Amino acid sequence: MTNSFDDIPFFDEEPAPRKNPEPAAGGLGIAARAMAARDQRRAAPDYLSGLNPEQREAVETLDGPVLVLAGAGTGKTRVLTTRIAHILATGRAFPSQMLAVTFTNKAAREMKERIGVLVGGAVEGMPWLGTFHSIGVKLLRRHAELAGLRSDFTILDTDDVIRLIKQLIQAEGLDDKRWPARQFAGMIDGWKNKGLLPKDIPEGDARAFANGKGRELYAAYQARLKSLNACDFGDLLLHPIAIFRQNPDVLKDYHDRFRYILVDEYQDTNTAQYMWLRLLAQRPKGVAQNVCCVGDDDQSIYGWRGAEVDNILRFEKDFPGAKVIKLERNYRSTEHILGAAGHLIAHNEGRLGKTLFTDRVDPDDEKVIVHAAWDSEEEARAVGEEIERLQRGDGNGNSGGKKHALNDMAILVRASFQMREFEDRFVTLGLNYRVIGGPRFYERLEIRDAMAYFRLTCQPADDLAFERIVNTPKRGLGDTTVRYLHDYARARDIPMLAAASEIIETDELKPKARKALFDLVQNFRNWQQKLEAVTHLELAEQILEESGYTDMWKNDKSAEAPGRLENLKELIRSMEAFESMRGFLEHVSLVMEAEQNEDMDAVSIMTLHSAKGLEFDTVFLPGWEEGLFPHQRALDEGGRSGLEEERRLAYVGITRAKHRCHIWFVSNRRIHGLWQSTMPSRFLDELPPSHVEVAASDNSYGGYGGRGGYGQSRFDKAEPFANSYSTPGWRRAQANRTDATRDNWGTRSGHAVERIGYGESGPRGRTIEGELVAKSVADTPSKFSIGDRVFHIKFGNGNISAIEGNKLTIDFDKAGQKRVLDGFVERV
DNA sequence: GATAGCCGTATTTTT
DNA sequence: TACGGCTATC
Repeated sequence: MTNSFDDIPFFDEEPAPRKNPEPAAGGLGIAARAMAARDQRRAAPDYLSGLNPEQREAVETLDGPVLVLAGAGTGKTRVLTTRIAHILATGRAFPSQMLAVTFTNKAAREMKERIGVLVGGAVEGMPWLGTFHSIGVKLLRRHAELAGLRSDFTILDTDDVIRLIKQLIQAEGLDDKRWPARQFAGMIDGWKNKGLLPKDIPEGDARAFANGKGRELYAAYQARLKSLNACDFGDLLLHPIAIFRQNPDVLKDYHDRFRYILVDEYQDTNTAQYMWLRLLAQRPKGVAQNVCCVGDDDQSIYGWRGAEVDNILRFEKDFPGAKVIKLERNYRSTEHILGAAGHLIAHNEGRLGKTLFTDRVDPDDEKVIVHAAWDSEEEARAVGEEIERLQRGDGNGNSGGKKHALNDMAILVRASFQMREFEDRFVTLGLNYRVIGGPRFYERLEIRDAMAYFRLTCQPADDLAFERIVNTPKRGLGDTTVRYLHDYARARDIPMLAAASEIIETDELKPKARKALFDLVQNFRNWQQKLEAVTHLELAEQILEESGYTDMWKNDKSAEAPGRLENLKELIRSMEAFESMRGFLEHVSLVMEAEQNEDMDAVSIMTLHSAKGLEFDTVFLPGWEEGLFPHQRALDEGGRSGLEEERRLAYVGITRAKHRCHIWFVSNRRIHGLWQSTMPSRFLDELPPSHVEVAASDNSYGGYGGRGGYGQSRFDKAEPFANSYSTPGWRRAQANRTDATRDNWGTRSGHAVERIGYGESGPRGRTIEGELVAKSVADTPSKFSIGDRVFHIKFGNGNISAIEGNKLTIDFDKAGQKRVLDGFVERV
């Protein structure tokens, strides 16, 4: 989509002379610059001391485009914040003249705090430091009319969007099962990430959905948003882009305002964000574009949601004369950790190429340790033991003696289903843990319902909110009534709440429905009036009471009802920090997060994705198996670049560790309820033996084998690997295992076992093979019959009690009833 | 109009 | 296995 930039207006005219009493912009006053240089020679300000030469260069190169390639743990945030402090301290710009964008609210918050420390608390004055989206909202509220919106537009979240699209699909007379709204929402999101409006989308894309009506549907969606006075997340970027393009005077205002632009995590920018940035960074010819982007191509892990690593790779082309500064001195990790991570990531092509190094040399530092476990249960158990050992400070290797806080440890998983096993284990152990990420507070059902009431009170035109709560709690306003309301509103081109208040004056509805609707409309009229009269906290409570919403949950006898009521209380509490209901709504739509309890000492469990930017003393990386990590789907859908992104994810995982990094893989994992045999991740193969150590069977292979009653078995033959997974013969060992795997299980009848070669796709022509894929082939007749006595390598002996295709339900003597693929059992 | 069971599906996630 | 969404039923 790079050619979409051809039509970005370029300003050739001279910049307007600055008449405001602001400090001289960079490059304007020679004398001023000379004086600054002199001052600098005299004494570098404190905030600069302690920076290494590269960091310092990144901070002090203020004129022109700068790309800072900041490897993991190289002090990226420090550079960014110091740079801002430096610009302020040297009088180059006022806080309000800097645009600083981040991706997450967390990053924005952290940056604000750290600048505050450096500058001394005056950061309130940085109005343009925030996420792409929050700055987008701010721009759009100022110029809403230029996008055909009112400045009090609502921001819809994914859930609203899907419901809306579903309506549109149905309105088109299409089958909403054949054309799922969720999928189309994803497509729209993808287009918007690329900066494409309905007219811009590729013909193929447009035809691929809804019997060729993709483009019309997208256009209809945009029209509907406008009539709802609403935006989705993508619009927060796209509308400003359109406004800038169509209103050069508006854009010029911002050009004059923003003397310095800073972008964090540049490798995560998508095309739309890039366009947005380009428009704002564009300067008249000959005037320096003071853009500073900070990022790390090796940590680009959001390609799947539209991030374009390319943006960072071609920065120098986009911003001619750009200075590229690499930060490679790592202050976080041991040399073993860096060595392992560096060797792994070197398998990727198409990188800008950095090698992290550290000065710290400590012979006591542990290597990265790779552990094998029999299955995911054992993996969780062993990780739990290791955590407890560290916590106690037992003498295990080099961590001996010292006690470690749980707060300093984290388990980073590829996919969230892996978390459960750890949680279960930690609950039985009584080990504190916290799950980071996961279902978020504002996404909970009861919170969304409550929010819908608040939204509708503030915004009577919010039809989505109306539809959400019109019959929640149940008040006898079912589909029929709602559809009638909907049609009526559409026909008159008025919001549904307005339609409702007209309809209750007529005899259209049955008395029962009419009464219910009348009460609802009255309630909203009442609440709207109170908006100015009472505090938003009181109002919020009243709304939830008077609507019957709290009663609904009080009368609900289910187990989760009390929790939901508690959440509602929490919601009201969290409103305290805001001045008005409107302010609160805005906050929630942009900041979909709620704070975690930081006080307790607990192990963190999270996905690799949400671990980016964090660091821990000890990191556990479970689940390094083919199919899970790299994830099969990333391979299938992303091919080669998918594999590289997975590898970057692995790199991110390892580089989170300061001192200890433990990697695990298992031989058996339950996937969708079926036990499957798994192979070690190819990434294990890509770790350098010099920095990695294979744990001697610290996991109890033998003992465990006995535990389940299936003791010595042919498994011992199939598993030469666990013990011989030792450094020099690593590859050979793996080859052995692959063969063993195939010999024992692979050639069974029935299910398909495929070997997939990655001949072309492997880095440097390397052949990656041995992908074991057990496909569900339901129509292949099983060679087993009900009642057969069979042996399973994990569960031992049992009798088949049911067969569905190649899936067997077996009553095992020791392990109880399990469902397994027929390839993993053998008749005895 | 409300509810019980059935079917299909199943990464990663911020805003 | 586990959940959500939809259909069929009362």
